[in-house]
Amino acid sequence: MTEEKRSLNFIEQIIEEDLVEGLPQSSLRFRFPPEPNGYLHIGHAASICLNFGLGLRYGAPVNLRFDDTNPAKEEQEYVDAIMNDVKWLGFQWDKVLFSSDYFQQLFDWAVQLIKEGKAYVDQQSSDDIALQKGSPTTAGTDSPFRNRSVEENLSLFYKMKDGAFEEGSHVLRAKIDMQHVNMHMRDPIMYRILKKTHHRTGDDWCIYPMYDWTHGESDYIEQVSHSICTLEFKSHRDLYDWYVDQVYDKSLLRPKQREFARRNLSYTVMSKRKLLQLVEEGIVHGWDDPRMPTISGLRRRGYTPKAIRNFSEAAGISKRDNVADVALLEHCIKDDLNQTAPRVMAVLNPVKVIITNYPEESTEWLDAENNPEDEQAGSRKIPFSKELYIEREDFREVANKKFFRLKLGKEVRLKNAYIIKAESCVKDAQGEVVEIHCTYDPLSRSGSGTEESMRKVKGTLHWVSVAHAEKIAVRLYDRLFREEDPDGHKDKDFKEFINPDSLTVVEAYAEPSLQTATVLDRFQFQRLGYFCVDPDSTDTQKVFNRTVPLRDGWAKKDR
RNA sequence: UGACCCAUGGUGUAAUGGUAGCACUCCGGUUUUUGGUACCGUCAGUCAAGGUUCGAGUCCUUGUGGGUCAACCA
Repeated sequence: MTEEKRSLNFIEQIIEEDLVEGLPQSSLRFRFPPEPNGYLHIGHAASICLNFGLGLRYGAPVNLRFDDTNPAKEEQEYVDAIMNDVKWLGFQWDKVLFSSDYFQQLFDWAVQLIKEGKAYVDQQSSDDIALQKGSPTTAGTDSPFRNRSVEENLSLFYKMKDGAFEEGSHVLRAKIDMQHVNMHMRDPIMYRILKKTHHRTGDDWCIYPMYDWTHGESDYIEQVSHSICTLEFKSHRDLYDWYVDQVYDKSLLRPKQREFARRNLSYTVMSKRKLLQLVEEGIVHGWDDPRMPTISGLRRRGYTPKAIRNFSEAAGISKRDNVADVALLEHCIKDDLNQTAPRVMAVLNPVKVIITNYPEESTEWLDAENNPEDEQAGSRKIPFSKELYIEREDFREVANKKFFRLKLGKEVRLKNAYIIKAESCVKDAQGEVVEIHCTYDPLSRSGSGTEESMRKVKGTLHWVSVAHAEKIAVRLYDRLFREEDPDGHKDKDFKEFINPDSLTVVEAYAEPSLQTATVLDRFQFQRLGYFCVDPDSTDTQKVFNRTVPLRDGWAKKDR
């Protein structure tokens, strides 16, 4: 159907070509390779959806591989969080693997390279090594230690491994070409000494392999057919291939690295460093703050896995720099929640309505459908009584014809209830309306089938019975930045664009059915937006996060 | 003063060398007991100049613009 007609992205085209050229489909294998040094964000979701999506499309296994070669930055906490996020997004990996599982194999291969004269131990300072690297436009120069004997290199490398040297004193380098046009090929470092405890291998090792030496070999060990990474690794590809070729056995599959453009999002930042800054400086309240573009933040905000997957699909992938419009992400969550979120009524900025001709002590439990988009969703009862809250901005003493809401002398429909007419209002000393006195039409009850209940009135308002209202706290989130591309200004710091009003907390009243809501339950507060129960909720008060407001056609006209 | 990558409406993404399409946004309208949803519609694009070709968004050349590459990070 539509899925089958969908055009292929460039990665899929590469795979299709490989298949045509004879790669058996059963050899297809992918991997998602995060470093466990932080939390996943919506950019990672692009990679996750791409790799696991390919797995689904081709019936191929996808590994979750932690690229854990730098014990200084990595922690078990991140491993757990990443697994949780990938699972939450709805994907199943074939195996969970760790680059650290391959440390011994990597070491053995390094010894082999030394024996073949393709690697050497350098004992210069990192500054000296950097100097000799040259620049993109000037060639590098050979290290004075480049031509040590195999025996000496071997002995030194074993000593490195045995902890005989201090951090920074020795490294193992691949002997490639200091004049190479690609700087990554100028005798890249394969191993450095790091006397740190690794979250998995403990103190077994004090030398750790670098990314380039590890990544391609890990792909090869796992027989990953297509190793997909982001564009900034393009220039690493020569090295990736060189390393793989040193150990490549022609009876096995030779993995292939391909690169796609990072997915950026408008009105936010995505780099780990900047996100960390937001957390550490208290601009947000943690990595899972609902304003963060992290998976955990989006989850807490009320996003669904499906919405994020749909967003990834809709945004697509390519090789050019891009900034996806956050409006697309918002469209995806509204689209999903419109079909699935139960409708309820809550009043965020209340003003009291008194139905003067309604019996004093009476309460009626009225029927309300849970979701007009889903017949299976059924209905619930909501209490109606003499005193109600409505939204303050739904009343004006006088207004023009465009204002469909409550105004003196005019009627509106109370959703799922009666038609009321505003007769008068009471104001306080400041002239602020504190009570609106209305009359209701007793025959107009929704669903009663009477002629009066069928009457068409232009406006329909949401409301909550004062006596039955559940007091809730509501966190209204807005975009964290006021600038579409906060990163995109060379002369300005991204923090200059922070939106000071990205969070507003209000006390609100909700219908009593919300008493049974539990953490992460999502609702549509009718006419307002989608909201989700925050983990900060207590037995005495529930906290709701606004995921996204509903489209507001009136707000535009009213300007 | 190098190498490599990229360039399609405001945004994102398509188009065996053969009618530039789709989605989001914006704007307008229809329906509506949510000014929501749904539906319909409008505006809007191949970076430039040459070349190859019956025919170029696509191939070639040059230019322009953007990006990447010099961590004992990944």
